[in-house]
Amino acid sequence: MVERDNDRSVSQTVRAQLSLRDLILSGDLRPGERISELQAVETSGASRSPVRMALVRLEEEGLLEAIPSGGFMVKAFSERDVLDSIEVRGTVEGLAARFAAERGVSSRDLEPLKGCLDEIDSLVRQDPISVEAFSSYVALNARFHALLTELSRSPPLIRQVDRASALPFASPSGFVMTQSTLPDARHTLLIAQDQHRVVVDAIENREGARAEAIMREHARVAARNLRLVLRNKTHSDLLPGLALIRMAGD
Amino acid sequence: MVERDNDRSVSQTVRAQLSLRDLILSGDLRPGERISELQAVETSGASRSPVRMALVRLEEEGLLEAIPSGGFMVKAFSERDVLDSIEVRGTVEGLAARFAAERGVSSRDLEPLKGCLDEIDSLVRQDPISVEAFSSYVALNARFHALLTELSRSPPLIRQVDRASALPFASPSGFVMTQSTLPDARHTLLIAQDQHRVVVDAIENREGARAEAIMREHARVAARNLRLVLRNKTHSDLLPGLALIRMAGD
DNA sequence: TTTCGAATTAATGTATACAGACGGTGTCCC
DNA sequence: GGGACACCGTCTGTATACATTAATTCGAAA
Repeated sequence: MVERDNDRSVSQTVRAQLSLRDLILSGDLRPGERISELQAVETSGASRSPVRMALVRLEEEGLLEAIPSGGFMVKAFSERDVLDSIEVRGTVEGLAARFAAERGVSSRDLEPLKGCLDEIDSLVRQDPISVEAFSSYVALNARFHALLTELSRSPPLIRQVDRASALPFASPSGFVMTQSTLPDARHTLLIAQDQHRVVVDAIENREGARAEAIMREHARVAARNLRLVLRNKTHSDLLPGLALIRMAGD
Repeated sequence: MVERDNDRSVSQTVRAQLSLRDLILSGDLRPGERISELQAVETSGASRSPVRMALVRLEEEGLLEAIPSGGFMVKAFSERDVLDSIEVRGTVEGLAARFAAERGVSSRDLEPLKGCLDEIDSLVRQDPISVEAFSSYVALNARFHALLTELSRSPPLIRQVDRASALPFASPSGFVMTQSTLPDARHTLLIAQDQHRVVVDAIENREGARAEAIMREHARVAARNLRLVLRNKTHSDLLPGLALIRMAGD
């Protein structure tokens, strides 16, 4: 192991940010809990300056909330909050798809997207999908969504999509892994992949409204999965950040 | 003058942020220009720590861009960037209006909104609209949009709308003042105000699709004004941040 | 004269010291 | 016994000193 836990290649700020994010998403820091800077300094190993910087960035990311009297606390999300975050993500992704369709994309730009689709196809083709295949799907799905968003060729919009996807449970690939243990897992993936193909087709044919509608509906798949996961919370370890979601009864 | 320029009631970070934002929006700092921390320290009067904090926040706000080698530079926007930012804002505002319509709002919640509309009506009723009336319109319009967004009762969405409205030229009231010298100023305001009334009507009648479509179209009014302003750049002083927009020929 | 390289300078990233403010606890007074 | 005030401790906000890294400039060699 040539590089230890404290890697010199990345800045202390990034290291503190990653460290804190893991702590938050894993649930080690409970929602509503105040984050002590000194405690964060100890766990991350960095000094107070980078830790403070990381805290500000995590606040902008949506994981933390500023306390009026000073400092930060871990944000708590209701089920509705999460569903709305997914809807927001789907809406801006839909706008990106519409932009791509209306403004037109070259076949050159569509090439990597279609390659991505073919790779996903080869994954979902196997009938009992292996856990490794699910893992690959997560990466490919994220890649597809990123490529699709970039087709809009609109830096401001790409920025907004990234921000809307920052929360792990709002991200396009947030709920894929949780499906791996579900019985109709393959069914869901096939539907999602079909939507992928449809939206690319819509963009190719410059059908803006269709592309937008499909991307919105595509996000609803994630919303459906969220409800499934929250009903039987056996997949907690598969969805980072699930600990941040407070059920109605809490 | 009991409180001088350096007010003790607000934090140094906020002061530095306001100071830098003014410098950027006024055009004193040119787009693409690297922001020197030391220089910012001198102008804002704060120390390096709050200045750095302010720089990070202004980056998240969208006014600055991180330089890979370190530090920040003033972001430059193309006309297309600005138009897209307005479209994004309209899209998320549209989602907020749809949420409000679909989920229903009490007449109690609609009350302040309608009061706002009545006040705007009394402003646009005067035929040559005075400059003061324009100024009041800016405040009331901002209030209307904020109230409308809150009707969605969705913290994640409200957050995204706020972020999409952060850039001055993307904000709902960004282009109002620029109209004050235009011949068809009152015409534009009457149309915008009519859209205000229509969207409230749609929300009352729980017509989600209609409410969403109107808010999207409402943002297009700002887009139209942007084109007007960019064609005859005589109103530069009325739109803070216009200096950030680089025309195609630059 | 141009280009490559090294050295110097200046800037950012980091660490830490200091001060003010908020919260908690204990005691005293009513 | 209860409430209020005061004191103490801890934490954040701020300031500054240090180190490392990037950029620029000067010089030398081709």
